[in-house]
Amino acid sequence: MRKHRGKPANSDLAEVFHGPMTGELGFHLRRGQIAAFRQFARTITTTEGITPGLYGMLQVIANNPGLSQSALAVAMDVDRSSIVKVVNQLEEKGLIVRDASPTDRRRYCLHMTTPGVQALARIEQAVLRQDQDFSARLSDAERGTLIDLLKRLYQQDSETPANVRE
Amino acid sequence: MRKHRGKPANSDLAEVFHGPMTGELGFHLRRGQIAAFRQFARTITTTEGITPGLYGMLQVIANNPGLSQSALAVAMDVDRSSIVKVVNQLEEKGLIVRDASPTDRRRYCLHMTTPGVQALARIEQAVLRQDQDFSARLSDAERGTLIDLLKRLYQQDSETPANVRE
DNA sequence: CAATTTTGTTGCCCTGGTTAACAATCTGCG
DNA sequence: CGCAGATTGTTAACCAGGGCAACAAAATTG
Repeated sequence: MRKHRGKPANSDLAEVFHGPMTGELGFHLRRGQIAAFRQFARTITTTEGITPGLYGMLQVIANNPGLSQSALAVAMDVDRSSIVKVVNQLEEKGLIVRDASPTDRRRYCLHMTTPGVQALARIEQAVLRQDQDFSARLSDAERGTLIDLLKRLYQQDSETPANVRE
Repeated sequence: MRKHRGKPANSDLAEVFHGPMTGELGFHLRRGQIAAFRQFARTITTTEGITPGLYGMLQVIANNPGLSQSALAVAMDVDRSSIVKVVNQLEEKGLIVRDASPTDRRRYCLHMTTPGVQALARIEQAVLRQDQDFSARLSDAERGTLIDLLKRLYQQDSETPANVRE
């Protein structure tokens, strides 16, 4: 949750100039992402205690049942050690379990719990609603165009564009 | 303990499913921003030691000479206390200077130094080049469309008057 | 079998942001 | 004028999220 402060009454600046950044794609991308994150925090994080990152993890676990922490790390493009803390959080919340692998005693098979499935279903509805609200100023066509352009942007960056299911 | 459905345990997955997130704007926005940040890091941060955040600060200071740290905080939408560390960094690099305000002995007037102006000019060129590279897969028209759509998205957020006095 | 790799974990560090407190200073108002 | 209240910059403590390095246990390879 974030608090928007009031502008100081004595601010000598009515408007701030951003220079050449107004023409930079990365600048607008960052601001857009921050705005999205903020709205997510206002709606989902405060009510469900789930951040965008945790929600992403949950979805990947739910849609790839039994995957290992290392596989999850690869999927989320973070270090293995970072996954541990996240999985701990989700397990403490009772949303997922670390099942023992029948074939590999080192590895865990991550699975949703029944409460986890229910919680995710509920959160997912809130996220979809929030996502629609967020893009309320865009027509459906514009929204689709935006998503398409974004995908073309970041797919160039990831060397494995095939592991995103359409 | 628990029975999971008949889905196979994904131990070695070549493909990761993201579920309904593939239809969520926020998901693609986040990935796009991460990709942009990553390329920025590869090109500018490694060579100039400047992160996207620092670059943004520099541009705002350069384009609004003499602004106070509080005004900068409002412009960057972060807390006053966060500004201190950033300004310290930029000052230690010799890029900016804290001038005393002639009218208010509490406040600093932030200004670029001459080396700072030169450095920013150089960095700016690199950023613009990198930004073009990043959007190389988009036509100029598509790039313009993308920026326009992003602006309409986040401008709605900055308009929400969450900063009403209580 | 031994050597190497994989998996999960921990510890430490960094970045970047927050809140709470605080002194110095300005401002408004009686 | 004088004083209560804001504002400015600062520090300290804290937290989230991630990287890196080391490590033991287990699997794999030769």
